[in-house]
Amino acid sequence: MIVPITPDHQEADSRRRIMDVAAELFLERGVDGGSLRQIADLVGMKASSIYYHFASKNELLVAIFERGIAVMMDAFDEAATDAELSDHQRLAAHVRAHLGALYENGPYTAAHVTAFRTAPPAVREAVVPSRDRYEAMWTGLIADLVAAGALDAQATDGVHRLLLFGAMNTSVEWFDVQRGTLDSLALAMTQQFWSGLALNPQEAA
Amino acid sequence: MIVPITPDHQEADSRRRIMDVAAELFLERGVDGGSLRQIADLVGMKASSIYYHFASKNELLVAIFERGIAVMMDAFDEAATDAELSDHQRLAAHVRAHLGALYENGPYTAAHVTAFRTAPPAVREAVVPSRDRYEAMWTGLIADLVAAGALDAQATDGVHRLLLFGAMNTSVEWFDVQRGTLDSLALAMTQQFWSGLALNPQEAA
DNA sequence: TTGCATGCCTAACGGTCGTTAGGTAAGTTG
DNA sequence: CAACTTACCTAACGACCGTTAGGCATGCAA
Repeated sequence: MIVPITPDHQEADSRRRIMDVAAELFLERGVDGGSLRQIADLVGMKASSIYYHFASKNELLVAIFERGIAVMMDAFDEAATDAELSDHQRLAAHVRAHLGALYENGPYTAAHVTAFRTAPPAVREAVVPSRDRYEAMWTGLIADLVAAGALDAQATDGVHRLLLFGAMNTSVEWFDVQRGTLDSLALAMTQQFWSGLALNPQEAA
Repeated sequence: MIVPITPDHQEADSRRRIMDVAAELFLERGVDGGSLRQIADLVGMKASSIYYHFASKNELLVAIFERGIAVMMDAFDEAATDAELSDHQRLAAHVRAHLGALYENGPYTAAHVTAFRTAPPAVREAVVPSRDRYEAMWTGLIADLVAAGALDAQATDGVHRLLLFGAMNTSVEWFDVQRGTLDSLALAMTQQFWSGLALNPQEAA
């Protein structure tokens, strides 16, 4: 429910409200499925007024995707400040942080994860550097855990990090925040990445 | 490269060629990103001619998604016929089969995985029963492995299956068939699901 | 040879898209 | 009070969308 605002109360945060509803719309319908007119309707203005805050739809998309990455990075940094953790707990904290970015800090990260792939090439290219920076955080974390002797060296080849990312990000399509806790989901993911589900792993070739 | 066809050579497989190029387009650009006119251009006909083969764009979407599921199911069944496998090998075979459906049998399964979420509700609802049947195959497989004493009972709660699905399906966004083999990718996925990456898993709480 | 189904075509429909031009009311500053 | 900025508006542009109506060649059946 988005209530219309009177001219008195609207400030520069109109830009933020546009981004909020746009991110939610792109998350559900995709980049091409959410139009500026729908966004404007939800915000309580006309489509042409969006151009006062953003030069184009592409620029709005870039702003949303960049914010999605910023939310992820903030969550990562905050998780990294929790010191005195075991290796396993450290990984779990970052998995929980990434899930928090997906579910607890607005639709930006979730919109990024689901809508990025259908965005125009110009938009994707503009966002790639930020994406790379976030990826580097994770490769650094995993390299740390390998160096600490906690993880197998094959974890550094990148494939397993991408598998973990895929598992975390795809959860936005089936995980229901109302039915399960993020803590338990984060634990399940960390468990699967860490030690798998086999009762006797050594029997694998 | 799609070469135009002369009236002599075109038969009832026009329907198939439409589905081929449409699936590829939906895979890359999303459901709303690929128009009937673009599809028709690639096939070498006019947009209105598509309506000779499909009653609507929605029906084309349903046909593509259904075919994506059929490809997955065929792959699953074929993997199941390989008898005399260890539990680990059995899981690995099905992971490999699912990846084969994603990469080796046309763009249908990959298009399903990436574009389904932005399809109109009517389309999604029409395809749900088939999706459920494929999901049931996997829950059955995992239940078997649990019953055989190979996997932890928590694997049956569905979450870990969804995590595995997420890891496999998201690979279409980063895996390059030219650079890595599907066999090695399937092995890495099975390994992570089976025994994880920790050197000393027992140190986890 | 006539009749009919097949598989495509041209042309157009109403609608929606991103975007732009220009206007207007309110608040701020001199 | 006047000039200016802020934050919206109305109106319209050309382009593209899914879809429909109706026509036109080809090939087969009677």
